[in-house]
Amino acid sequence: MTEIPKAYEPRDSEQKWYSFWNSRGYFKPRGEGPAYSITIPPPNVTGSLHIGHALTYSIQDALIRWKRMQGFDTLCVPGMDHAGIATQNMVEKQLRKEGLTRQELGREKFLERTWEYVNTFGGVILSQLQRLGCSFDWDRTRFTMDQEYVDAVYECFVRWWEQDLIYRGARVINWCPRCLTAISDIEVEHEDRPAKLYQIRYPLKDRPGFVVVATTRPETMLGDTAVAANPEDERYKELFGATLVLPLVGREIPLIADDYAKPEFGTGAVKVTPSHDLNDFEAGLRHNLPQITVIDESGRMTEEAGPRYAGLDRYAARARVVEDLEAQELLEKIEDYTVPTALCARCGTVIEPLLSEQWFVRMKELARPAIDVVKEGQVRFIPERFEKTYLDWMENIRDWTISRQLWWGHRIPVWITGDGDYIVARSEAEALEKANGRPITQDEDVLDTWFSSALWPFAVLGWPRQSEDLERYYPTSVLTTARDIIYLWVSRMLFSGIYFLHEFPFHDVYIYATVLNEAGKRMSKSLGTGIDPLEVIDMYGADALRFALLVRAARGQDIRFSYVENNRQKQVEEARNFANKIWNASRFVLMNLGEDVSKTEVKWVPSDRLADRWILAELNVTIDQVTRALEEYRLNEVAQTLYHFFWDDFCDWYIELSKSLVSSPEDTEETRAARSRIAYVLETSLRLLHPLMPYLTEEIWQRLPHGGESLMIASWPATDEARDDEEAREQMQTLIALITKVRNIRSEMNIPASSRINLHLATTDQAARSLIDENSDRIKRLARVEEISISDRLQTRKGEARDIVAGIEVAVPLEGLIDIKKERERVSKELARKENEARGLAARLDNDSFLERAPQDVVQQARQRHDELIAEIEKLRATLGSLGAE
RNA sequence: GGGCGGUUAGCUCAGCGGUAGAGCAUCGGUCUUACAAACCGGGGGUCACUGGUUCGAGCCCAGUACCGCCCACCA
Repeated sequence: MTEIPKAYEPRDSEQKWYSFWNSRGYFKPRGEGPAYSITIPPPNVTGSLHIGHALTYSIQDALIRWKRMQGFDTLCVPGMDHAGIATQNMVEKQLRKEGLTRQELGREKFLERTWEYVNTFGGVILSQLQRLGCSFDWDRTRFTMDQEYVDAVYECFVRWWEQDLIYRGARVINWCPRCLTAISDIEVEHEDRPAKLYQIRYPLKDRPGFVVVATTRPETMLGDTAVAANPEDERYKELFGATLVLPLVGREIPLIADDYAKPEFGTGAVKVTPSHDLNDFEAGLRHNLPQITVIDESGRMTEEAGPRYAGLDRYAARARVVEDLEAQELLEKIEDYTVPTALCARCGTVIEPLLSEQWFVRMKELARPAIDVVKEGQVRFIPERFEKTYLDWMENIRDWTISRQLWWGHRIPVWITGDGDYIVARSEAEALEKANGRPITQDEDVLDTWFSSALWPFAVLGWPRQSEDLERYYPTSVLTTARDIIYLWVSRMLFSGIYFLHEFPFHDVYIYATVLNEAGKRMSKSLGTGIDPLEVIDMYGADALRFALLVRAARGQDIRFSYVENNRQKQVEEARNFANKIWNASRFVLMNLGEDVSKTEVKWVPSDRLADRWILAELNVTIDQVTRALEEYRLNEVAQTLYHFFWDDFCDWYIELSKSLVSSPEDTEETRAARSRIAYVLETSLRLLHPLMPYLTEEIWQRLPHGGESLMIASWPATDEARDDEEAREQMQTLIALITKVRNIRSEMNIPASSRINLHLATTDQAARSLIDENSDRIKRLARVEEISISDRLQTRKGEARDIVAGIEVAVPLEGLIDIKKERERVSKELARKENEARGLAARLDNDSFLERAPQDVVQQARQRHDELIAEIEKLRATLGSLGAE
């Protein structure tokens, strides 16, 4: 057989096996068996892989690989999102460097540039996902700007319009003066910022005096059309209906009664600016107030603000207004104040609420069934707590602003006729037809990016066509996504899926952990706090990265992930070391299968040996735990369980216990059987590990004798009740405890590893005796012992180190080399530990309430343990006595 | 202002009713021919704080403190 390198070298394996899998078509659905499907959250077309992506796609790939091995007809559809505003910003940034603006370039040229940009830099992330090992069906890759997808978007728009679920209206919306577009409520971020609260005097017209109003934005007063106070507010009862003179402007405005003014705030009077505040807008509608727009789309004052202010930036205008009010002694006071400031989630610019005509989706009706499917448990959130997050939002939902004053995106499928009619159509041709000869122009705006994302799970499967994929793979099985897009995306897929397909788009919504940096902050590439996953893959391998992430993927718990100490990633190193451990254990097995590996049958040959019975039982338990954990999305438990089984049980004990047989030069039925068994346990472990570490496991599997083409399409191990073996597990525990105790004595008594010792054991327990008898060779090997003797009780002998474990007395003759002082210390320590435990148990057993109320098996267990301890303590005291007093 | 998480060994985190676990780090010992990216052994924790429930509480309940996240039209 060929030489196997001493360490696992990821790079070659990764390339080799990825193209192998791909060329064999394993990433495609097999077309039979129950369906299991995932439409992956489409990354932004301009994005590149970051650790958060690495985590979510590792999870999804692990799930899909596991289900594939279980025999499901698995489909994982990848794709990209055109990411309207984000992508447009990127291109605009590029233009800025050339000293250009998009307006100068013009719409058509700008879109050409954007497509160019997308074609050059776009989709990088998809190829990066291939390096991660993702087994997605690349032939089905979708982009939200593909013609088919555009058709779906238009179909959706038209149908909602026809059902009166889309409307056009003037409303105060969130306007970003930098991006020059409306954005939806959830694209606004709030941040508390220190600012000022200004109290301004509004003089009364027909009598002396004034009403004082408070505002954080004095410049908007230029657009005031009323002042409001609460109808219950005694201070203003007399004044309702009175006319006020708006300072600086001179406009006469009424004092109105409206209960949105809260008496406890400031003076209880609030200025009303219907064009620049949502509340004021709504109050304005209630009271029929004029709407005067004083701030324009770029954040500058309009002509309507008056000649003294027109053209000024909103902040400059604020300063001038304050100055002017002060000059006229109309400023009552200015106090420091913290205001929750609305910011554009994309660029951080302060949002300007602006009265504007936009397109909206009416939400109440759409939301209702999407609330029900979650309440009724048809769609389930994991972890469960996010269900509440989702429901709270959905139950208080407001209409969705879907138009964006951008160029990159799905142009709104609405055409306007010369006489002001709106024609909504699936295409320009259809619109022309409907226009009946009237000239038409298409609405300038595009749709919110999330409008198209909302259709993802079914649009990628062919909707609105009645495609086979749709028939077979919808609804999908699970959506794995980040918690910050529960509102933006998850909710919208739910209501659109239910609306168009009459069925929810996925059964499970698994909210994965957020990856944080060392400071506990969300990892962000733009802030320079990110780690490049490709760098990590280059250094440690894709499997190591995957495992490092998955072993931390507790449900919903954030993951802190960072480079520490000279660019070393300790967390990935740990996983890489595990990969290497798997590699070397496999190397050991392979090296012992003989010249012709294929001559060995990988199978479980029944055996009475304790170690065999034990490892089979442990393997069975492991299969059960891992499968169950996968079913419940507890990926960390999957990883931890396998780590423990493979390293501690298989490597540290089973391989060591099997070594003499397996690596014996003889070729007998017995040694062949032992080799088959060890290969079997290894092979089964590889199957279990494959979803987490696909490359490494395939690399090894291919070197093992196997009947299949690839581990990727091998079957998932099943549990077998007949393999449960409590007795073997208990006996093995005793054996391990015994060996560990001897090693402990050796180490504490400074016995060199090279020197062989003898061992005297004593027990009256017949079962323990035969356990020792049958396994004496293994004890000798693992504890580095020359001779073992067993008797009923130990004779008192000088110069021995003594202890007791699991009821077995242990004595190691030290041939005069014993350091009495040291031995006394060691035994005292052991004695103290046991006495302490016994005391605790005695106290409990002394407590009548415990005896009465605790379950019988708990009491029984405590009693048994206590008695064992007492016996052991007695023996240890005798030992200590024989060592002489202090 | 409301809601949700977190607080466990020096670090990163599991555990979530029966008197504490892992990896790393640390200390001591090993080239024991699969693996020094390893092996063997050790030390290290009043499980944030205060009350309560319970025979028994990191684990359940109430409250406090600090950290983080989400939501929010109080000018």
